[in-house]
Amino acid sequence: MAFQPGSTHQVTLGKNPERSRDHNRRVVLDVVRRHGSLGRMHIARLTHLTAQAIANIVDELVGENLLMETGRLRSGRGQPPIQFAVNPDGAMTMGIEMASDHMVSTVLDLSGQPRSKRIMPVRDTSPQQVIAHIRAELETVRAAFKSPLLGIGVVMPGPFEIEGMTSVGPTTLPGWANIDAANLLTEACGEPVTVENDANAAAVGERLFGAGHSISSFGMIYFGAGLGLGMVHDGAPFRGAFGNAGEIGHVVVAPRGRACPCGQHGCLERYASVHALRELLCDAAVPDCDFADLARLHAERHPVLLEWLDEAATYLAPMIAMIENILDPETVILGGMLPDAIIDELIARMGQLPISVASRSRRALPRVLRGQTGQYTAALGAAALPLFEVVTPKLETAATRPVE
Amino acid sequence: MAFQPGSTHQVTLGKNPERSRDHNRRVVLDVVRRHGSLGRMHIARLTHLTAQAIANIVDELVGENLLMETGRLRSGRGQPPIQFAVNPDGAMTMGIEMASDHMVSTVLDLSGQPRSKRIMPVRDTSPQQVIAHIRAELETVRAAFKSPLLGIGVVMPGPFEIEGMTSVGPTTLPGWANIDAANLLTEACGEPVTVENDANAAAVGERLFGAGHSISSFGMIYFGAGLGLGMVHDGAPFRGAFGNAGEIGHVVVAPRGRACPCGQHGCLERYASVHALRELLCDAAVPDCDFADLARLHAERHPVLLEWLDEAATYLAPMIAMIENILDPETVILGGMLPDAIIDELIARMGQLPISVASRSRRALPRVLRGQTGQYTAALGAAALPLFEVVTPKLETAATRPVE
DNA sequence: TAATTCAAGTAAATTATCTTATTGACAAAA
DNA sequence: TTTTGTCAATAAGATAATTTACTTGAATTA
Repeated sequence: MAFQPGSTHQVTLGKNPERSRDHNRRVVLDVVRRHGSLGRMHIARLTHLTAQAIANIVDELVGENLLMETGRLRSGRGQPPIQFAVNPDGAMTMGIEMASDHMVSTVLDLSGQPRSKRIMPVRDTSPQQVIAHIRAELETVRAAFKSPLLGIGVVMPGPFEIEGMTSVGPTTLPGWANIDAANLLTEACGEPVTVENDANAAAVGERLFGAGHSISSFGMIYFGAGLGLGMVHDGAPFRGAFGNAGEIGHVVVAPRGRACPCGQHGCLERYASVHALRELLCDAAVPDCDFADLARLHAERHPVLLEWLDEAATYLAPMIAMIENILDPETVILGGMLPDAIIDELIARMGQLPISVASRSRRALPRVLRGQTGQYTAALGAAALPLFEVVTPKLETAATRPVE
Repeated sequence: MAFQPGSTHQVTLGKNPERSRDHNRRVVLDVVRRHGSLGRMHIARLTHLTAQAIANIVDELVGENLLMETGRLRSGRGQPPIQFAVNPDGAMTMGIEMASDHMVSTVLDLSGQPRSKRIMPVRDTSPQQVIAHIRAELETVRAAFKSPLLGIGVVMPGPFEIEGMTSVGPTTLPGWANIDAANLLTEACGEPVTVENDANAAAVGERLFGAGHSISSFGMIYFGAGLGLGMVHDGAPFRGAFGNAGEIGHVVVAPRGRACPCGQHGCLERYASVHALRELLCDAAVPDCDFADLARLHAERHPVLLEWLDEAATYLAPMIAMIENILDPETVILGGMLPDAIIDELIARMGQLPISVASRSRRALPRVLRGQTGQYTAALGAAALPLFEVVTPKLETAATRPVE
């Protein structure tokens, strides 16, 4: 799926009965998942299919353990409908976050509950070694859980294949240039592997299980290895033509500002990123801060952290207005590897955001929200990717080239 | 279609045989349109449907005059396939561009050829008067052409419903705030009406008939009433949650720069727009330049125009890099109400664009292209909108609210 | 308490659409 | 001329939806 060259002609596939059924199964799963639990008639009304068609599909899904009964709902007149919900034990997905020196592994059940979280140090991040690590983890997970595996989501640092940006700084893996990671890993693991950048994975995670649950279009600013923008549009992640959409870390926000490994000066990432914060703290003789340290420093109102907050808010606010003007999302979610309290204060410090198309007075949502935060956020988002692939209805396409 | 509140839950519709057929018809029309002409077998391979299914659909479409035979292709062995192409006379669409003092009307045939272009002065742009004008135009067009009408595309100035941005400057129509224009006009005309901003309409026009013909994801910077960004992503226009995506005209690019009617200072639109150019020329005692005047001034290398070119290029280049970083399009197309030569020189003057995710060395396309230009560009794009609605396969959705 | 009403579930026949043979037509290559 | 590869058209089969009629269950009403 990943890295489709946008330049080949993509032709939408025609529907035959089999593909219709697949589509309808996805639609039913999606609508049930989003509503928690539903009766058959209700599903029929929502999907504009007949009750009979829904009955058949629900039976099939129950037979595959993807849906389960949750009792009858007593409401109003008529026969109380049998409610169905997604069966958490019906399937699981695995999420892997690859970083330059470690690897995070998570397992999610169908309802989005984490079943396992693990961080492992990794020395060699060459393709061979990464494959070996993932396969080992896959065996461990298979042994520990009996649910069938839907797929594996992998988060790797981007951007991909950009001169002057690749192989730069701490955010890229050596040996992965010009490699179709998704295909390679799918072959090697024998399971469908989806590869994304951390911000988009986090955004999909928010969409399925977090603040974006009922929001179909939002931007997600993600504090990970660098600073990324994930986007969900009409319920689907927005990847751009080459999978590099949302690469806002290296936008110049301060001309003649701090030097950046990418060769430019004053990149946003030099100010508003965890890496920049750690550097500042290091310079102030507070080296090697982990997640808990940051929370503590914030509680203590450490001046360096407050200074970083101020600077980050200053540069982030116009970027958020810019994102709003270009994408017109329902809201912008901030999340990532920072404690809740720090994100909250960052949002508070942005205060009066610049005018943008989002400056409506009767907004349903605030312009900026906090999303999931923590060390596992990206890996949990990664695990949400296969779920999204399997559960969400979409237009299937095929490239022209092979046939023409 | 337009102005769906993004916050209501959109549920994807299930597919039944009827909706499958509709989908497949769109897929066939789309693939034939994009390839010019194709044989049945070729279509079958591209769409992953069987020859028989395609034969039925093609027969149906020929019966409705949407496709037509274009003779047999003599190629290689075997029975030479009968080629089919979109029948230009099979249907037509109407495009309307509403401005504060005039209205542009265009008619396009199914192949995208303009059949009629007209500019009319308009004094009153209240909803009632606009409806009256469009209905009158509709009757004229119906009388002049016999092809069935697919729909009407209307371009109106945006952004919509934004405080501090609406009812500002020369770019908005009074009396249209808080009105669902698409629904209102659809009711009043008895034909499906699609409403878009000028940039997106132009982008759809490029996608169907222009530079974007074989590009499925691109950004389009449009010089219209203001400066707009249109986007086509995976072949579909990107509207954002509230239809205001791409509103880049009022992004501040020069802090403490020229004052803007929107209340800010240094908005991009104050430098890189036709309006700004006309103001500069007016100050230099060259008032009331029309399209031809601009072409002439450019040929004469008028210093004011050259100065504008320089300034516009300076402010536009970083914006293009920003757009690339956020959206990762295949290319960015520049078009609108400026002569080709001026757009070409503008592109040339941007020269070395800032580094972005688009800075790949082996690009299939240049980072910036020129699109359609001229006085009718927006209205032609508007006429492309209904065509897009009818011809392009898509995921149909319905809002949850009415049922739940 | 019993009849009525509304809504949900079930199971058949029916319909629409795609798929799978099978056969014939046509033209280039052997 | 025969063979071969491709397109076209016909008929029969398969899939998944709809339609229609009936059953089940609970709340309302007389």
